[in-house]
Amino acid sequence: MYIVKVLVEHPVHSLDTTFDYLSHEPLLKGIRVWIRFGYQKIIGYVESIEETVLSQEELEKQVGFHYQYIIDVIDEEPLLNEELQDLANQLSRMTLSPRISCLQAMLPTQLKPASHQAVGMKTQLCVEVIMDQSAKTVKQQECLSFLKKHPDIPLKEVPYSRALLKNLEKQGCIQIIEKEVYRQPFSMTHQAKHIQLTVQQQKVVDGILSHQGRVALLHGVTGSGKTEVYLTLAAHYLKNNQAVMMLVPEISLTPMMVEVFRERFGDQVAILHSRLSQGEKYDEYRRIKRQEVKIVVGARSAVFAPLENIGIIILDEEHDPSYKQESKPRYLTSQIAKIRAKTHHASVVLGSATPSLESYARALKGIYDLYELPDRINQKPLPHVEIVDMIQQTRQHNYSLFSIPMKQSIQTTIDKGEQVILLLNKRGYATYVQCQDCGEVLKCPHCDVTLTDHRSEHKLKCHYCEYMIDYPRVCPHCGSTHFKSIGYGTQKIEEEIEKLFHGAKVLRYDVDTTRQKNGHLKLLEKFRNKEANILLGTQMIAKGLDFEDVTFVGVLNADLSLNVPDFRASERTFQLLCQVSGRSGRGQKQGHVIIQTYNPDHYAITCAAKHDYVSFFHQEMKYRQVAKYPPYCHMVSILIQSKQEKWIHQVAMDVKNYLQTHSHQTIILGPAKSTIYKMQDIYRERILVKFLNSKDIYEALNNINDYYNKQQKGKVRIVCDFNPYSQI
DNA sequence: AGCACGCCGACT
DNA sequence: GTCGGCGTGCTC
Repeated sequence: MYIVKVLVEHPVHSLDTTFDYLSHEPLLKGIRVWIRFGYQKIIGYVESIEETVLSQEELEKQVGFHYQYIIDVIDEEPLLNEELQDLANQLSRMTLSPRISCLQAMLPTQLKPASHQAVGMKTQLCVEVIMDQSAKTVKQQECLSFLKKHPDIPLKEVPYSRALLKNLEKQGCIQIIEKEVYRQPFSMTHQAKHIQLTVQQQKVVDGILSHQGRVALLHGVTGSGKTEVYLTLAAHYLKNNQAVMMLVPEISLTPMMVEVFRERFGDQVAILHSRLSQGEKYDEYRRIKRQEVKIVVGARSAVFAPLENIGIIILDEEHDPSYKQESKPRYLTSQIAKIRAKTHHASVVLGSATPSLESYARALKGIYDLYELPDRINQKPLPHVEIVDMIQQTRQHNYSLFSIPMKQSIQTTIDKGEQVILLLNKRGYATYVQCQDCGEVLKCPHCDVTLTDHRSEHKLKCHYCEYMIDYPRVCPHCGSTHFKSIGYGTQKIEEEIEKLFHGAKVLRYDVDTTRQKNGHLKLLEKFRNKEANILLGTQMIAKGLDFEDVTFVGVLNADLSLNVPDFRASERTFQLLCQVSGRSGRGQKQGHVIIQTYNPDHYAITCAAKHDYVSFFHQEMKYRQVAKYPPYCHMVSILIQSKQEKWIHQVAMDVKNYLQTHSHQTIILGPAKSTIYKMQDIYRERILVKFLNSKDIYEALNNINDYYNKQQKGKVRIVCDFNPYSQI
């Protein structure tokens, strides 16, 4: 008899303990099992197992409750190896998340303990030659020799008729069998091109290779050839029979890196990212697990890929906020990468043209090794960036969203037959609807936000919950019919541009137009084929796009990301402007950029215009030091949530007092109402803690978590977020 | 989380 | 009198 300790599939704090079940057979730690849990049949995850000589009755007498037996075993072998099981526990402690939610974050959907519908293997009929003498006719002989040259060819790819093959099968020459195949998410064109590195690139590669086990920060301007460095490093470790992990921000937006790795390493590469179908992900995961591939290219969660003997972990665009997971477990990918690198004695490479302040500061302190690639690879100059002061424009009575220089540049670029990228620096396409008679703004009844105009569907939607209404005919407040949509969204600007410019064809690139599978790729393909000369989009267009004929980039409103209440606002703005500037002048022609702003003297904007990372870094560091923000301290955000408004503030104060008396050398800000105080009918207050030493703050938060989330369930919930990136 | 049990308001 | 609201408690 065995006692099996099982984690149940519900990722909530109140169930973050093991439950004991009985089994007649020994089980392996780390497999999934079907169990009875209360009145439900659910999946559990075996955390440990111990043998006992006692009978069920004797056991029950000891513990005082009734045991259930494991209903069924799901997996033959553990889903995660020893290393990743340990990592799951560590992740749970680091982020104060239930252990089961950590396991779920690490596994592909089909293998998650909570997954009820399992996508299976895909099979295909294949032809196999078993005996090759007795073919009767010439045609049959010919077919057989073809099949011998192509072992295990899929049935539908054989260039001979079904009848012929049937005959051969009857004679016992061949066998048509069902074989497992992997879904092929990308086409494969494997050609190992030889890369000639520049002297600078070679220096970087040599440096990184001679400091195995270190963290390297690779600071290289756009077009300095970071990708070639990655490829060379990957090839080196591959030759040593070591695995390579290549992480990218949002793979769907940066298909280039995938293509490049596929091209160079063919089917030795597995791709992991959110846009793959469930089946595709499952296949890729199993290829990795079976050690059939040595390279993984993927987004955030690929950091948990079950690779063994990892030699190097590379994070491209290291500063990108998508490396932070914004749901539990709220982890930062670079942190996980460093933990894994330590157990594998692997190196970590953090690459970026605009490194995060934290990373660059560590590099200057000598915690990381710093490598610089300051020059563009073909000596192409960086685009010329012009700042346009929008206050001057209003003084000249130009109230349009387009300044005079912006208008001129767009028109001349179009006239030359070249292409334009326009960035509307705005989250989504937010516009709100206001009554022109009484000023009433339509809001969501469940959240503290205005409703957004979705003109194409004639609906108003809330972006934080499911709430949606038809576009109202009369104002609910005064009965007037004079509604107006306020604010510029990409939809509205699209209309305006086509009116304003001769021969302008606009492609709108935002969440709305790229929703379907590969929607973004189709759109970009259209732009590449010159079906339009202006690409208009939100931040999505800042990343990785590479169009030869784009010679002009316009930023319509640089300030929007500057004026958000977030200590990273300047950093974000700087990164965004640098990134989007890099989209212009990628081909032979010189690039040109115009940034429209109401803050023409702000260092985030002036430094971006001069492509001067180091100056930006030093100025921003001064601000961070004075205001005591990272990298001068660590931060944790504590969100207190409840449906009952009356309780929330008292609880928030209690939490603050507890933290104050149980931690040292901390600065505690708040509690204050969260930016969006009510969201989905839940009220939210926030406490921010700045700290230098994490030990007592972890302990205190752990106690708070135990008390509020595990025991006082239902009334108040507390969410902790270490290294917070967004504070909504 | 999910489900049952239990204790109070508006209905055939 | 009963149907069903959601508050509370429990799951090995």
